[in-house]
Amino acid sequence: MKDCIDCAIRSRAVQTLTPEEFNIHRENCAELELEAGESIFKEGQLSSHIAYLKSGLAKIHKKGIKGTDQILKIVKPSHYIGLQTILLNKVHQYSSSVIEKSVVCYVDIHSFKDLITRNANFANELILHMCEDEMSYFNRFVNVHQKQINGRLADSILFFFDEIAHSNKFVIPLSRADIAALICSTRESVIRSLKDLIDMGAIKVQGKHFEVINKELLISISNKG
DNA sequence: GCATTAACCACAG
DNA sequence: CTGTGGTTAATGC
Repeated sequence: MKDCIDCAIRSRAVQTLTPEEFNIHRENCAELELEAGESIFKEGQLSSHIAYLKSGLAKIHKKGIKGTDQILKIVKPSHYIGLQTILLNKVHQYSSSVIEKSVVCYVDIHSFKDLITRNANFANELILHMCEDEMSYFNRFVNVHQKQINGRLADSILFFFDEIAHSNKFVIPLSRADIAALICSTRESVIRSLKDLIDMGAIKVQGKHFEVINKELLISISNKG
């Protein structure tokens, strides 16, 4: 069993804990390695644990009316998933799955609550985390509703380029249908829009392998909407 | 009206 | 699952 003591990417919240509190925390953690496509938790399940993504990538998705899930956000490492359920609900209101091989830490919800009441700095960091989360949702909301599909797609490609990848070439581990679910569109429109961006000379695409050719162009497409 | 945009559908690889 | 083409509905000029 892995131990929190060895964890190289402790969250900022956990870094505020005293040794005694840290011991409480590490006794209520379990680290799991998940393969691409495996679920972290599912909408409708009891929320006994929250998740902390240590490595890999995850998506947060929620069932819609039409059967297909809507992707609410892509989660990067060193971020929590499911914090809302701590105080809000006993049942998960959305699902989360990893989209590439990932390492996830499950933290018992009761010990987490306990630490919030014990340590104000810990709580503070969690609030900060949730504020950042909410701002990202605000921005996405405006973008998705005001931009046309090329702008939305450019946005998402720039997200993976700026925040996930650290080179011009990178993999977006999502199917075309998943990209559509992320930018509120359809598989067909994503394919057409990708072709547009390729024809404009902004990107190159081979399957899930993307290469940014002209970042300025992508940004201008994103800004123009 | 006419053009643009994007969803829906069917079908092929 | 991915890509293509045709059709269709909504919206803007």
